[in-house]
Amino acid sequence: MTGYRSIRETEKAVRAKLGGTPLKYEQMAAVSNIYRAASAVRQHFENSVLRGAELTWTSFVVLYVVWIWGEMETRYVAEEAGISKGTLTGVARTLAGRGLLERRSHPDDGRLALLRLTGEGERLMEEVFPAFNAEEAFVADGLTDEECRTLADLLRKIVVQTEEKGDERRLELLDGADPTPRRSGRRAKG
Amino acid sequence: MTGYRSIRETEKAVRAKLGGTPLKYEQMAAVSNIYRAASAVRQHFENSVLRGAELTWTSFVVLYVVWIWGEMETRYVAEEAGISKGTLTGVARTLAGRGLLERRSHPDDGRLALLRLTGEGERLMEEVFPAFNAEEAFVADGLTDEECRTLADLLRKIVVQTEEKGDERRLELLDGADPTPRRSGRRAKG
DNA sequence: GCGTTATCGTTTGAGCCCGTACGAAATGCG
DNA sequence: CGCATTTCGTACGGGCTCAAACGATAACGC
Repeated sequence: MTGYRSIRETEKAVRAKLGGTPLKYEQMAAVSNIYRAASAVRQHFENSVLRGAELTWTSFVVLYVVWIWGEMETRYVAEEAGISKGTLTGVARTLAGRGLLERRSHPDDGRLALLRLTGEGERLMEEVFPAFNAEEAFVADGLTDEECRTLADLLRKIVVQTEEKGDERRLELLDGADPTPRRSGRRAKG
Repeated sequence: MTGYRSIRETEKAVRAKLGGTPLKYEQMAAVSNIYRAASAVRQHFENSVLRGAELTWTSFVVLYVVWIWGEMETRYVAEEAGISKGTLTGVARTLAGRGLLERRSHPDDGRLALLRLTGEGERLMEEVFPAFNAEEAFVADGLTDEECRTLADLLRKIVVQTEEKGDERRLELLDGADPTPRRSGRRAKG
């Protein structure tokens, strides 16, 4: 059971709620499916290959990035992994505690920190990654190679649009107003 | 700046690491782009329309589900929203605390609980949803309507494959072995 | 009736997640 | 040289996340 009501059913309900307001339905369906697919895929990976290795999705991605690119400054690891630098601090601590990752400060610039895999981390990735790729093949089993390329292409267009024009767009939306600060987050010392 | 290294660069690095092992590269690119797109899109929404309303992505999705479908049993809300029932308990508590959502137990079955929007929650959604849809249009601006339909189609195939055959696949992978229990989670009382 | 089993939502524990605040270090500039 | 500004990584606060454990309720079998 997919558990999700059909796009058509959802669209009908939305129309009933907001029939008067013109909406972009194709874009709505595309965006909501991106998120559904991402959740489904992530959950499958966590419950298949990653569970056995005691890795979460994020910790796997962090290991993967460092594994592929070699020793790296933390800021770039965070960027590649798609998480904030604050989150990376915690994840790296967890992985270092398990002996999979090593951290040292940059020899020439005291502000920077470097991450690299330990031998054990390297061994783990050599074991886990092929299994991970096999699951990528599994979830995309209903698609031809050509369809996979199309899918990757369309998604890349969305990523590029969002990341390249997102800042500008958000400024435009605010139109001079102060951005609402996040409710959580560290409080000033005073 | 997208901050992501190109697919081609990544592929080259992976080949260097695992040249001997045959890998599925089209599927790899498709899956990783799903996740990149989902993160980028979510972040844009949280920092544009949702921030002003003091909603996180998840709390918005929960409100949206209840808004569209009306009063609903919590198990279905969690399923539609794509989160676990335990997570929903917390999110619903937060939203109820803000006066956007109401919770009551089912009149005929004492095990069930029902959620519905308050008047304030209804008002908020009527204001936020059109703005949300406008951002869906923004992130998909580089795609034609036809491309959006194609994208939604391909993604739906992945969702269906993962959700319909995932359980079976995971059993197959374990092949009789005990599934590794999650490290976190509640401990037995004894 | 009455015990067993199934099915809810909630609790719990460990971890991820973000953005803000902050201190250390490096750079820019006068 | 010395001070201001920038740029790092980390600490922190609040919230989301999951799965396993749990208690309450309901359904089933006899």
